Amino acid sequence: MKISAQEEYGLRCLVQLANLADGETLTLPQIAELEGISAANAGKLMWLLNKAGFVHSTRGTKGGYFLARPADEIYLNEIIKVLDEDVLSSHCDSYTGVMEKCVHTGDCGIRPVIVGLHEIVENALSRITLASLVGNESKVDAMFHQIQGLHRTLEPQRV
Amino acid sequence: MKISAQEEYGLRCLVQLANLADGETLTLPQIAELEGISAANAGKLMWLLNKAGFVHSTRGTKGGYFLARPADEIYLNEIIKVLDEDVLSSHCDSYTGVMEKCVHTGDCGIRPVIVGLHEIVENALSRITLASLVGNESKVDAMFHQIQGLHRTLEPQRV
DNA sequence: GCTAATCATTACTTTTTAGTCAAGATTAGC
DNA sequence: GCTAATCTTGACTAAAAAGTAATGATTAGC
Ligand code: FES
Ligand code: FES
Repeated sequence: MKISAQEEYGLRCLVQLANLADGETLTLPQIAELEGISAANAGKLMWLLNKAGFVHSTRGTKGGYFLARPADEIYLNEIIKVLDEDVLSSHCDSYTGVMEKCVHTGDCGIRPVIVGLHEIVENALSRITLASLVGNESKVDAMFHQIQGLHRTLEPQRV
Repeated sequence: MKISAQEEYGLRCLVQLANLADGETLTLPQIAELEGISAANAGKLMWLLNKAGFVHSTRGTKGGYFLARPADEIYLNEIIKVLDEDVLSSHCDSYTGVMEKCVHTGDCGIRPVIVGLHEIVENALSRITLASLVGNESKVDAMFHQIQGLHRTLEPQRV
C-alpha cells in the first residue's frame, strides 16, 4: 500500500499552482524547478491533470498553467483517483494469478480488506482540499490526526 | 495508493494456511492451486514469509508450510509491512525527482498527507488479525465499517 | 508574417516490480 | 542407501511504471 510517483508528483505540482495569486501562471520549466523534477516529466503530469480537468493551460509566449477551479473546491480524493487509474473497481479482475478471475468463490475474507482499506483512504482524502495543503504543515498534520481520532502531536520533520 | 501484487498474494497465501486444522500443512503446489498462481510464484512468496518468521516449513516428502504462530496473534499490519518493504520511513528520500532529497524546505503540506495516510492504513490494519479473515466475508466487511465508523464518531469531539 | 516561447502528443528508454526457471539440499519411506 | 517429494536459492525473463526525447501546434510581441 503505497503512493505512486505519479500521485506524489502530480499532487505536488497542483499544490504549486494552488499557491499562485489570482491571474498568475506557471510554465513547465518553473514547475519542474519548484519540484525538482525534469521539465519533460512535469509536462507529462500536467498533461494528465489537464485532461482530467484540474488545470487549464495557455500556449505560446506568456503561456502557462493555472487551476481550473478554486483550490478550496478541489478535494484530494478526486485528484488521487485520476493519478492512480482507479484500480479498485476491478480488484478481483486484476490480481488473478494465472486465471481469468480470482479463484475465490463466494465467501472471501480478502476482498473486504482490500475494499475496506480503499474506503478508509478515500474517506480521509475526501475531507481535505487542495487549498488546505498550501504551506502549512502543522495545520495539515493536525487535520489528519483529527480524522484518525488520535490526539498525538507529531513534530514536523523529514521522514 | 494501491495494494501491490506481493501484498495481495502473500496475504492470500497466509489466509490459506490460517485455514488449516492443527498439524496440517500445505505444499507449494497446493497453495498455488488454491490461489490460482504458479508454484514458482508461491515458492517465492513463502520464502519471503518464511524469512520474516510468519511461517515454518519442513522439507522432503510430507513436507509443507504452516503458520509459525496462531492466526489470531498475527496482525495484518505486520504482514503488510514485510510484503511492502516499508517505504514510509524514507519518503522524502525516495521521491526526490532529480535531486538528492525532496526540494521542500521547512513548511511542507505534502509530507503530513503521505504520513497521515500511512498512519490511517496502519491503524486500521493493526486491529485485524489473520484469523478473522478466514472464510467470513460479511464479518470482515462489518469489522472494517466499524473501524471507519469509529473514526466518524471520534472526529467531532472537542478538546 | 516572423520568431521565440510555450503547451501537446506520441514514441522511446530506463528502472522497478513481478514472475519463472533450474540446480541444489533435505527428508520420509521403502 | 535409494528414490521421490519437497523446500531453498540465485539467476534469469517478462511486464509494468517511470521518465525522456523529439516533433508538432499555438500564441504574443515585434
Ligand atoms: S480476492 Fe477476489 S474473491 Fe477473494
Ligand atoms: S514531500 Fe518531502 S518535504 Fe515535501
